Amino acid sequence: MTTQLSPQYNPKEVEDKIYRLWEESGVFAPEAHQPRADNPDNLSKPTTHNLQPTTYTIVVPPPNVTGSLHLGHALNAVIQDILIRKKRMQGFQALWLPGTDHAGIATQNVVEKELKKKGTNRYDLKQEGFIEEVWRWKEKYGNIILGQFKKLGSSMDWSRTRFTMDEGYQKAVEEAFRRYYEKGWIYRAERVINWCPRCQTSLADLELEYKEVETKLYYIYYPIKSKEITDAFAKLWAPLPKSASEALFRNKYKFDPDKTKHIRVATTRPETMLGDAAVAVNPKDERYKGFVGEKVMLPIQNREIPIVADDAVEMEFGTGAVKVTPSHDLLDAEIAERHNLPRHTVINAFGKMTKEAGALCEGLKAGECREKVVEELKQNGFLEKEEPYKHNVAVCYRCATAIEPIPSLQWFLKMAELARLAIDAVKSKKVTFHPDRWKKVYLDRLENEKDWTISRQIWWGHRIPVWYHEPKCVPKNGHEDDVVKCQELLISEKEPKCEFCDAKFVQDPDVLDTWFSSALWPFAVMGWPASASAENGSASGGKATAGKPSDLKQFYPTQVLSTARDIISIWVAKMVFSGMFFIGKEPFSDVIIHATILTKEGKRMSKSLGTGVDPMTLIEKYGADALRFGLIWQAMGGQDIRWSEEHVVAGKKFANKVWNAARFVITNLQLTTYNQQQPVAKTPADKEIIEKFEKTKKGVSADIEEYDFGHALNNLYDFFWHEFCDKYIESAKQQLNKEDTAESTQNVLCYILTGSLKLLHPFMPFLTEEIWSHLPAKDKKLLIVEDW
RNA sequence: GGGCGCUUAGCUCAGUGGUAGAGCGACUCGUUUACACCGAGUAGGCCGGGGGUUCGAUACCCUCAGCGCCCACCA
Repeated sequence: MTTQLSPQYNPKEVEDKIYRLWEESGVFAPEAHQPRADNPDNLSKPTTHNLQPTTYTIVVPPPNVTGSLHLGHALNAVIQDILIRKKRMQGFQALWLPGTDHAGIATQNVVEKELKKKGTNRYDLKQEGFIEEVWRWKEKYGNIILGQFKKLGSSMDWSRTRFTMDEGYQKAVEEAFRRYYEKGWIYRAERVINWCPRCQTSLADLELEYKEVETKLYYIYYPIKSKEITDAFAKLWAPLPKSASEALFRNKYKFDPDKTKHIRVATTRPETMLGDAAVAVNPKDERYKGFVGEKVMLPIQNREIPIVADDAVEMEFGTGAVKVTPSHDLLDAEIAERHNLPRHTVINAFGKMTKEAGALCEGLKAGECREKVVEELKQNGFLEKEEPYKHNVAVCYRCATAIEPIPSLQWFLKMAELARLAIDAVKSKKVTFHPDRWKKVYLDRLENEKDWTISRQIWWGHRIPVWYHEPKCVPKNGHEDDVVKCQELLISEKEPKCEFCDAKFVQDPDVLDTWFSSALWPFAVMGWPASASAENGSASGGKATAGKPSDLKQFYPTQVLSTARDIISIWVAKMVFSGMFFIGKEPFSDVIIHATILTKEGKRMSKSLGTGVDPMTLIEKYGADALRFGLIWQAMGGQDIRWSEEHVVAGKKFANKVWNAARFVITNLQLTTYNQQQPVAKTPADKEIIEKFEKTKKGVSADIEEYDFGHALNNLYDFFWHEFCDKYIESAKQQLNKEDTAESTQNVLCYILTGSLKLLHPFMPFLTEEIWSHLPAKDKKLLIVEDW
């Protein structure tokens, strides 16, 4: 039977079969394994988590439900799988917990596109109907990526699969919001935020992209206030109606910069001048020493505004004087705050000019208003010149619409103390980065953390659990105290009831930023908050959608978070402070920042540019083990990878080499039983291969412990191919023919093969498990749970 | 503008204070009973430029150049 092995390894015949075997035998669940108290790793390398030294946990960074697996995901999954498989073989109760993220804006956009194809839109469906539609979409397409993880061989415990919007998770989010609120860290305020007029939502800084745009820089005269100017302005821009003489004046008047004291400002967005609150100059700027404190008259608006001094102004740019529009520019908003300037909101959420913009422009789109304003300024000589100008404009990362900064009522989370928690966890080495240099990126960012805008004006996501009492309460018993009480907002998942009247409560229409829920991932997936109070009961039971009750106690904190570097501040830091704040323990001790996979030209892979590579195609072509090999082979030292398919080819060849070496050993094995103890060396070749194997085993184990997967694989490859196959097997052919060494050689062959298969298993699990199944041994376990 | 990283064989990348390595590719030879997805060989590199430390530098320091990524976003 063993002689029927084909001379070529065929992954297609093996992979699905083996994966089914693993799934059906339940080995992915940590409960399937008895913890080994004598595990050498437990004794020699106690983790900081002494409560459960026999568990080893990784929670997968949840991919977006809209996503399909790309090479970055694949690399990340393989890294985690290697760690989990090794620890499982070493006798740990290894848990790798899978799940997906609801990905607010991304998912909403995908479903909106689908709707558009059907000739409808979300407004037709209304909020409830749309959300139902998204759920339907999610049920249909949301688990594709999890299936792709399986194809890769990921040994995740599928019974614990979670989703950031499943039933239990909703509770976690509400609980988190409530606790922050009670702490006084959540507040609502009007702030200038990045607003996408198309998506009708606020965007975080990290959700912006920048596009270079050719535009114009307009130089405008703002005259210093004087009797003459105020008189002129009164005739030019006094409120309607204008008299005939004023109209005449208006037609005739030209501003003369040589005769009138003025300050010049440069702007790319003249329409926003309608909302100007000041002109700012740098306090060090000699040119404007005498100007600070003076008043200028704002053309068109006929409004007096001050000249202020602020460090944020660059002297070199434009004229060195900047118009300050607190409502429509983030930097200006900051300047306005420092100088206590009023806000004039002239652009609304739809990108149209408001009433406050004045009669000239009200109702126009911002772009139309610009032309109008420029024309108006030209008419009376207030526009000095326009220059062509290239600069970066912030656009929405989903729809590429230009961002309109506008003031808007948003929910915020105070970050001062939370950022401190996240900083301390890393500085005190409770959380360690690998490679170490990413620590700096993390800390630098946190030191400058601003309050977090947690509300988003979209429909798909966790609804903000705040309810407003509307209309005003008319208490049944008429006590004033009660009015005050029931006007407070309430934090609740479900609609609350007023104790004092029959009025309805209205829930805040916004949803939370997706990262608000992602931040809770490491413990929310373990059943928090319900599990936080649960006894350490039986490990089974409990619905998957709520997390198993004892998981938090047993598997938190986790050991490793492996992720890409671009979400260090947006996600990793948030998980750390969430874990510290809600649970009192860091969510993971080691953060692996894996290599970023670039194109061969060293550019970012991008689906839209067609430079992405689909891992599924590679699996189809070369097999999952070959892909895993190719990924890890290239991921050396945490450096970025310029993707090269050659190494997947090398992986395929190596798989075939291992397959054939095993075929040779198996066909030459007359032994029906063997133990896995180190055999006695009878020849120099025996001695050498055994020594080299022991060295390789040590090296590979150590490399994996240090997350140096590329080196581990290189060593293994080198040992197996060049030492075992090229040298020892060749010697063995002779030794097998000699009576006195025949049996001992079989023992050595068997020992090295089985040992190598174990070391290789975390890297190439399908191949090695398949070979293992052909070994002629009794009482064999599955390789996945064999002793390392 | 700030930060980080990279620059070694044709390509993708390791590496070490003391005469340069792997995989793939190229070339030569080999149909020896695991594997031609193989074996035995060969060629190919002033280790980005310049300076310094050192008996000695690809490696350590400085500097320049090119490339890449992240952060900021200058009206």
